Amino acid sequence: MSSKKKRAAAIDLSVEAERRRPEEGGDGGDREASDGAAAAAEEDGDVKQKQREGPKEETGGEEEKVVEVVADQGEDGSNEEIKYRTQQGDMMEEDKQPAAAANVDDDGGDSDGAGASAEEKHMVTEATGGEGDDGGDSRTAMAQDELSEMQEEMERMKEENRMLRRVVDKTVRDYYELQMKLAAYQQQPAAADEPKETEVFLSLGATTAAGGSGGGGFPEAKSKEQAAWRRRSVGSDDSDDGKEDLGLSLSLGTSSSYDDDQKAVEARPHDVDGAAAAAMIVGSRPAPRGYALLESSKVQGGAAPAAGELSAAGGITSQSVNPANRKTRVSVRVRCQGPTMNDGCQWRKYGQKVAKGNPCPRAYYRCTVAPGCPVRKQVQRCLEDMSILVTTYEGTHNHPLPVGATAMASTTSAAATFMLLSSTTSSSSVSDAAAAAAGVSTAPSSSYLSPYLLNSASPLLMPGATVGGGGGMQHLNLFGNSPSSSSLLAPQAPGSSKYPWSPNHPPLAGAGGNKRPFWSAGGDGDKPAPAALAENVGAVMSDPNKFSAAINNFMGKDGESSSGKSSTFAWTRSMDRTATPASVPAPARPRREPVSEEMARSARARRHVARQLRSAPYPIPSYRWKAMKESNRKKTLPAAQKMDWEDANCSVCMEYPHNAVLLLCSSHDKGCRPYMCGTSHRHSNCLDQFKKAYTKGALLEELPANTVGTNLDSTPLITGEKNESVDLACPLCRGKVKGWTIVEPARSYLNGKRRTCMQDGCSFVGTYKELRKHVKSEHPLAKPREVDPILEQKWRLLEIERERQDALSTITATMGRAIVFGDYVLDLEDEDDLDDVESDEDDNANGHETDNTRRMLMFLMRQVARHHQNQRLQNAIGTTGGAEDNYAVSSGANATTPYHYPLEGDDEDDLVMAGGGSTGMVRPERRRRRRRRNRERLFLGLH
DNA sequence: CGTGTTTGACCAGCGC
DNA sequence: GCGCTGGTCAAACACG
Ligand SMILES: [Zn+2]
Repeated sequence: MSSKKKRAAAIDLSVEAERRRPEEGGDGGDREASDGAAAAAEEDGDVKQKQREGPKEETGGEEEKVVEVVADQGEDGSNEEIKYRTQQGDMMEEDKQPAAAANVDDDGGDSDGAGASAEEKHMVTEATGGEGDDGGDSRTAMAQDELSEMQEEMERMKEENRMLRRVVDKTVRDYYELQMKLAAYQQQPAAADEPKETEVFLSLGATTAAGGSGGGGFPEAKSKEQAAWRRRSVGSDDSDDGKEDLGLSLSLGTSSSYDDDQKAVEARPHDVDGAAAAAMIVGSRPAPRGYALLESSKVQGGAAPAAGELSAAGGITSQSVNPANRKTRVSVRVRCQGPTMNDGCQWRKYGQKVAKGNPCPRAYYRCTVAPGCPVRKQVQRCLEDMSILVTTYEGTHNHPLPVGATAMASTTSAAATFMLLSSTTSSSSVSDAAAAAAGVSTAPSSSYLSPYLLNSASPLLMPGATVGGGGGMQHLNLFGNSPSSSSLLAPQAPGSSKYPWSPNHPPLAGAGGNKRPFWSAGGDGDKPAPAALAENVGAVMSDPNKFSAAINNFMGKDGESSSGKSSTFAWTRSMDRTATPASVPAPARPRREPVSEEMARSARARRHVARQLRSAPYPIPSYRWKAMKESNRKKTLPAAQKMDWEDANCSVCMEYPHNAVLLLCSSHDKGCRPYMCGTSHRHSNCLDQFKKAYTKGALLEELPANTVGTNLDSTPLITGEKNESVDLACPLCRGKVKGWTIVEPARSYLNGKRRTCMQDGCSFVGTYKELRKHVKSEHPLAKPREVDPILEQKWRLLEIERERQDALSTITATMGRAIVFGDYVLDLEDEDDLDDVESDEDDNANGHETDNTRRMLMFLMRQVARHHQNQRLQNAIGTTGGAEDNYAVSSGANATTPYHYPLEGDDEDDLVMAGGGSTGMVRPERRRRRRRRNRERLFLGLH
């Protein structure tokens, strides 16, 4: 429905736009009107315009437009920018009133205004001509000429596209076959030796540590243990067997990925690829405790808990392991020195043991989110690098995942994917691994697009809903799991994690896609999960083949899967809410199993059950919450809030936020409560870093940003809607941050929580008060952390790649079988359809937008990406409702300057002082990926 | 008192 | 069959 339209809008840039304009009178209504205005100015310049157009179009001939686009993209950023703006302008106008908007974004502020892209002018001109008819015949004639020309072009393009499609198809097929073969090949050996355990380790960031690590280390050391586990699991879960026959191609990449890791660690300057990026993240994160290094290893093909936390930190290592097995195991490496790193799930420790080869005790946990949940996890410190926690998840949850977990899972996968992208290894393996980590089910089929769409998992993208590989899918229903370091290292957060709001309430309505930054700690279970998650999900579309399923699973709502292609989700359903042993994979050990059954009846069992029920981490099951949410929200709000901050975790440093400020994001009303440290540079300085990152991003990307100020800071000053400020994205929901506020009770409560000192090398842990003392005495010279320019640059590259991937995901989601070639997107509609369409088009000379769009096989991805953004924006606006726009923003004097680090004073330590209260509104427009990027940047900034 | 952790005991594969 | 190991149990504790 709207999707098509939207898509069309997004794509209209090139041929389409031009073509359509003349004919479509009505559709463009607003736009045309506004355009018209613009046109008016240039009106007399018709000729001029044409001339301008002329060169571009004529030169290129048929391919012109496309070519043009490409060229722009490739070489001249400005052009691209312009186009984008144009488009944006349209969007804006659509949303608002034509007149007003004009200045801020579009032409007004930006110098490029003059440059209204050729195309746009085109359009304008034509439109004008058509309507006003001032130009007279000559003009009309020209227009017609153009039109015909364009049509011709279109034809050619179609041809070309067809050819391309074929090629692509073939390539894909080949690829797929290869993959299968590979998988088969891999499986064979495995089968021969051992049951089906091929493990591949894709470790990105953590490599170093991971390397040869003994206990925690994956590769070598664990083989035996793993084997044991597998055995067990295999034996127990026969039920799953059938499903996982297909091997995942994951294994291949291993070694290579490993190398990548190394690279990452070394942080080679020029590596742009994912690995490098990963490295950056990892490497850069020297600091602070909080950033986790994640390594997720997906093991047995089956279902695995997603590695949630992983994402929390930046580094990611993912190990993927054999597909053939029935149970899925996911190992995650998280650098976590700090106290709690929750993965969003509730775990109960049931044992601890010192395993051979690693003096660090291994802790055993079982999922307590739902009474019968069979999921377990092991947490152990890596021998080589004690700061790394290796968490291995096993089993499939029999319940919907808590929001936090979900978010994390997706995040994780995204991160993993991301990292893996660049690796030379087969892309498919990468993505699969990522998916696995995320708890996504991976199927061989999923690899279909992989070669082209690697990143389906980009953090932002939530899978739409399509699922590709039916049969062989494996379900990793995990969710985020993070190693809760509890017993091992850190003080554990109170076991109670609460998810005040549930994740996917709003059925993926396609709202603004927000997601948790992969570094965000999704962990803290209680943290407000991204309220907007659901929204985001909708907004974000992802690689249908893989992620949607996963996500849906995470969400725990299969049924609501946005796209309705739920076939694959069936299993999920059955599992959900069913605590029955039957639905759940049998316990690992046959022997124990009976026992557990008995337990149910025994007094102890009763006790246990009671406990579990009572202790359910999530006071309200997400699915129930959904229902209750609406009705009770108001009443429970206070309580909920309390809960919010009780386990609040700063998304930047991943610890208890001191001098906490509550960011007011677009999902605030939905329960999103992103607390962040408002402390100075002597401490975590998170808020400042956060803003700084955004600001920087803005500066870099936002052209002559008149509005360089950061939102938070500048907002207060700029109250008008016209202000263009950098958008800050909520670290939890990715919704727009409109400001922040201070919740006194929360602050005082959180200040009493102990957290680590952020100074490098310092392991001091204490409450805010203690920390202040500590810092004063121990780190009197503390300075703001610096950002390594090289790393930053790398990061930027990474971001670009990411953006691209986002676009890809969007494309994939929107168009079923799109494939991306460089900047081109090929919509692999069924041949038949295509043909039909073509004929249709012929009939309709112009074709409808939709058709054209749909058939438009090639267009710039960027466009899509932008469209995507805009869409999100719109959604956000719509969803959020303008009503909430009035968030109070406290403006601490010191908070006003992004880069300003208050130098002293204990009291002044707080960047944010209570009391600030000016209000500001930030324009919703221009929600860009920047958000995420910036967020990511934080990493760089933090250490 | 409820809830979660700790920890020694127990059990089941595995290899010798 | 024995010992080793990893994984799990469950009583004892600790905590709020
Ligand atoms: Zn569970």
